[in-house]
Amino acid sequence: MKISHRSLYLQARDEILKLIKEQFEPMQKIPPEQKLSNQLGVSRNTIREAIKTLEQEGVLFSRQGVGTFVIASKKNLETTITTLESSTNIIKSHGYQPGTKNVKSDVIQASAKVKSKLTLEENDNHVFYIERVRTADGEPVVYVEDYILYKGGMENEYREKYYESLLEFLEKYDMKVSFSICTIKAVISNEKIESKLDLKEKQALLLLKQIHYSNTGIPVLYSESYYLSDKLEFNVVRKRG
Amino acid sequence: MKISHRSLYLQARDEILKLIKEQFEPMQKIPPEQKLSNQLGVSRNTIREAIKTLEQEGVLFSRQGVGTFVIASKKNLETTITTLESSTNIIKSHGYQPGTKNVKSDVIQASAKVKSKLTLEENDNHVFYIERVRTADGEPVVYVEDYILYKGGMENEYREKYYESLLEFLEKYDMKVSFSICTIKAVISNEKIESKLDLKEKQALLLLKQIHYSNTGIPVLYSESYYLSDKLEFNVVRKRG
DNA sequence: ACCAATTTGTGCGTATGTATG
DNA sequence: TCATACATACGCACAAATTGG
Repeated sequence: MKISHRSLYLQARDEILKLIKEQFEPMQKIPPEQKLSNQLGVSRNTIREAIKTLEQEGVLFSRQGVGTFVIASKKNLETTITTLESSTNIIKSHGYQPGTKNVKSDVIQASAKVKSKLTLEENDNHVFYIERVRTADGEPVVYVEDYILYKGGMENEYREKYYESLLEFLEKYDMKVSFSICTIKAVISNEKIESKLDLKEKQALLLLKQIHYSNTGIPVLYSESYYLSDKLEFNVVRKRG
Repeated sequence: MKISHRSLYLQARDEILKLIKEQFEPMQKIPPEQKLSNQLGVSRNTIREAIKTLEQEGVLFSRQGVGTFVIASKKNLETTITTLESSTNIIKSHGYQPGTKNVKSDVIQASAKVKSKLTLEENDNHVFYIERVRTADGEPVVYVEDYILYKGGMENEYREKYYESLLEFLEKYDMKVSFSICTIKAVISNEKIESKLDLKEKQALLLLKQIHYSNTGIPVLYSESYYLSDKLEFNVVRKRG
């Protein structure tokens, strides 16, 4: 008996994605649904669900009566903003060695803004605050401020075990993040950020403000990330409504 | 007889979306599939397809055995970066009156970069270039450079008819855009852009570099748009892979 | 202009799995 | 333990679009 069973159509998705990475270039046609159904030994409906998922992820697009085609290159696949990844993985997928600098963490009083983002109760004022600079091959690439829904003792656990990926850390506290709502802005660096990121002069930074939700729909983490966008790339497939 | 028949599940999607906008707040539970099936008079499968579509659009999320919940607010819905909209519509949905300034257009020799983006043949060097500043309530908000796959005489058609939305213009030439691949960057303004956007000092701008594809998968338009991101907001729902 | 083959799209019915209370 | 409700999966039939003969 399987404890956890990744659903069939997601397994099919993974298989098809593997096929694409191995065998197909952008704009090439992939095999018809019936063929994939036979090959992978699942129903055509399941294949269709898998393909639909990949379509939404911007990997494939289908034309009725013609076939299904690859959109994204391997590089694009790894930098899609619609896939929620830890900075660790974002840096890795760009081919850099991820690292961390200047970690600061504390249990603090939540500001009104943070309270509203995390929908805290009137009387609940504590959040676990983490501030980090992430590096790629030793160079600073992103400065992050995290505000986490506080659970007793988490600051000690964090400091003792030292977690590279915050998303993994949160899983220990029943706060597995399943999605985030992200606002994208461009901002100009201020003195604080320049010192954090070792910038010599004013720079444009990509600011991602994100509310992260658990699989039960509860906001568990609010974060503001300042990316040097010449080092790290973000892509998205946009479709007409 | 219907000429064009928007499919049943997409109609259902639209109905459900309407319901959400009218009646439901973020994180609220929507009625069960069976109920919606009865209400809208379509099969439960069709409802499921509609819901799945909205899930992939970042509007809903479902939890097995529990229900389906609203993620995005109305405001979020209208500013999702994954929906490809003309600048005209983006400005409108932020509640401003869209306008256009400083239009420049010409048939020009494509640079090597533009040629590669549009995958032009060796001997094909012509693109139709348009440069515009879009305004919101009269204030400049975005500067756009467009490079269009050239078709004979299109520059005259464009100048005569004056199209607000480029995407609509392209449809006249069998180049209906169905999706784009977009790279997101933050850049600092240079003198040229400052003069175009009437900026008094250096500013951070959101730069969207986009290759737009027709429904047959042919690149028809490459564009670079510089947004003042404090006026126009972009959101995205990011999901874990 | 037409037909046939291929391929994706739509829609239904049904059975079974899984989470919640 | 049971009922409810949502999720997953399969099979089938037919519609619609496209391509090529």
